[in-house]
Amino acid sequence: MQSALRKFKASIFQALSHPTRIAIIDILRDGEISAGAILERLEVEQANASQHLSVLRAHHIVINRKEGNQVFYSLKNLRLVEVLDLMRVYFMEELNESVGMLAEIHQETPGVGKVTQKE
Amino acid sequence: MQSALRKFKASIFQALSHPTRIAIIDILRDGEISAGAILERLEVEQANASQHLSVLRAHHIVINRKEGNQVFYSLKNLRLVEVLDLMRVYFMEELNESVGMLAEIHQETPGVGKVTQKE
DNA sequence: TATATACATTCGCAATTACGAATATGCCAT
DNA sequence: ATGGCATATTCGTAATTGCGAATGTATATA
Repeated sequence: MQSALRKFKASIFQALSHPTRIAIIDILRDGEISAGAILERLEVEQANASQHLSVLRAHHIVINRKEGNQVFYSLKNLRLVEVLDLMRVYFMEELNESVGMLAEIHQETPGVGKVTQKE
Repeated sequence: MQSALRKFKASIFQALSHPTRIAIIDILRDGEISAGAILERLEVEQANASQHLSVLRAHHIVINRKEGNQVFYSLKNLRLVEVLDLMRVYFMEELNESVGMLAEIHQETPGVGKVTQKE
């Protein structure tokens, strides 16, 4: 079965393909944190955050630990952070090269001038 | 607009989140190649391959060049290959750590033993 | 001009995903 | 036991994605 690996890769990309899930992973860069604290930093409904955490759990991107009332999440494999950092370089190169891509892809108002490094 | 970058990142991951598109990118590692030659290496319908190429084009992951009858595709930014190579390390670590993940995620028959490096 | 070749696009339709509302579960305190 | 938190799950629905069949569009060749 030659394509099983590609299916797996695709499923990981799928798990990363939502802005809220990217945001969650960014939050987890700082280390373990409770689901409630994650929710505070996201502007989404509680159920929605929980659903996205569920996706990340299903793909073993995060792990969780129960402590009394709460559930603490953390990244399972820190190598993913390396990947995302390298990806950031790619993103910046692409954004600088063709300003307006965001608009093209997401039908937003196109910006003017180069994109800077700060997030 | 703080989340525009994350939307963009998510949209790139979205573009990478299909096994056929991963396969196309792998083929393009060897350099420029015609749409027809890509099709030969994929076990999908012509229209389907063209649709996947369209997605990769829309996200500026590939570029194309017309020459007479044919269309030649290539990767737009080779840094993406670096990202995918690093991702491969991540994939392998994850696959080795928990064999059976493929089965869990994709409801396939679980394999036995460690996954080896060869594709 | 007609026909073929290479590729892209459109059109249903089935499957998947995303979301909020509602509900459930488990743990703590009273 | 009862009620309150923290979190997860289920449900209905709207939106998006993936696919093959059919069709469209260039370009080349006869």
